[in-house]
Amino acid sequence: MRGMALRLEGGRIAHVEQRREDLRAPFPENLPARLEGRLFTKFARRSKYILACLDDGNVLVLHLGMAGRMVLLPPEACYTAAAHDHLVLTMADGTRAVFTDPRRFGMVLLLPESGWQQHKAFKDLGPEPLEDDFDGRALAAALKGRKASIKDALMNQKIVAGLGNIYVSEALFVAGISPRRKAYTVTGARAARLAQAIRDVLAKAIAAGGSSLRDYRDASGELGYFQHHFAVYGREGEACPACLCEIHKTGGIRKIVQAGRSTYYCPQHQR
DNA sequence: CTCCTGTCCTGCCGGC
DNA sequence: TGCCGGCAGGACAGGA
Repeated sequence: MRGMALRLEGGRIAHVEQRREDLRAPFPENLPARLEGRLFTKFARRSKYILACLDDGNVLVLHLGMAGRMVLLPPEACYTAAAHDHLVLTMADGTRAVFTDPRRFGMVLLLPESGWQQHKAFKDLGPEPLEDDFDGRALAAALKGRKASIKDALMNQKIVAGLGNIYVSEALFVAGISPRRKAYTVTGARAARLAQAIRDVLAKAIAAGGSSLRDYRDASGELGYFQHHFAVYGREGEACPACLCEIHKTGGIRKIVQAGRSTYYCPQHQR
């Protein structure tokens, strides 16, 4: 994504094809007309949203949902829109940027650069784990008084921004904390470990280009990023990587459901 | 207010 | 072999 952003920065949008009316929500009114002729000035990220700043003072906001992708096609590539290609931006140099999302869980917004933070998608978001001020102290403060499980608390975007179901399981594993533990009991050194684990897991995920569903395949039939392997997620019954030889004692990685979502953890390693 | 459940959408997978 | 129910993800609404 970062490489893609660098290639688009400074580029001018020549033409926009919007191929349906909505995803989870309707596309912004007159989106193509409002994008055509605009320059991408810079790209940023907040939580799971991509922010593409334009030269007219607006920001194009993209959320890829779970199966969504942005695909960059060089000018010489021949292109025929596929079923789930919803937005096709043709740049002035002929490069195409295609927003494709088979499950239509994605989101596209067009907001003023001066006030995008006020939009409901952003106004209650908690801290960015990769910012300098995110540490064990800040995390413990956010968890104070929370009677829900630490798993549920980390899924709450008001407490920490940008974690989803997969990375919550992974971060709790790295920190050695049980997903069933009450959120308010995560304090002190334990909170510090968790904050660091969240940072590590997120940084690695971003470096790897994110994850995707195991069933996702791209246009050429290649498997998606799900080959990026997880320590516990999706590994019910397998040996815990932290207590390798103990599977006969522990039963390996366990799967439970919390707030309607699967959680994977090792009851031996995570307390 | 907090917590938790159901909904949206599609494609894959397992079971019959 | 083919069909179909169940499941997965993130955001959000609404109920307890």
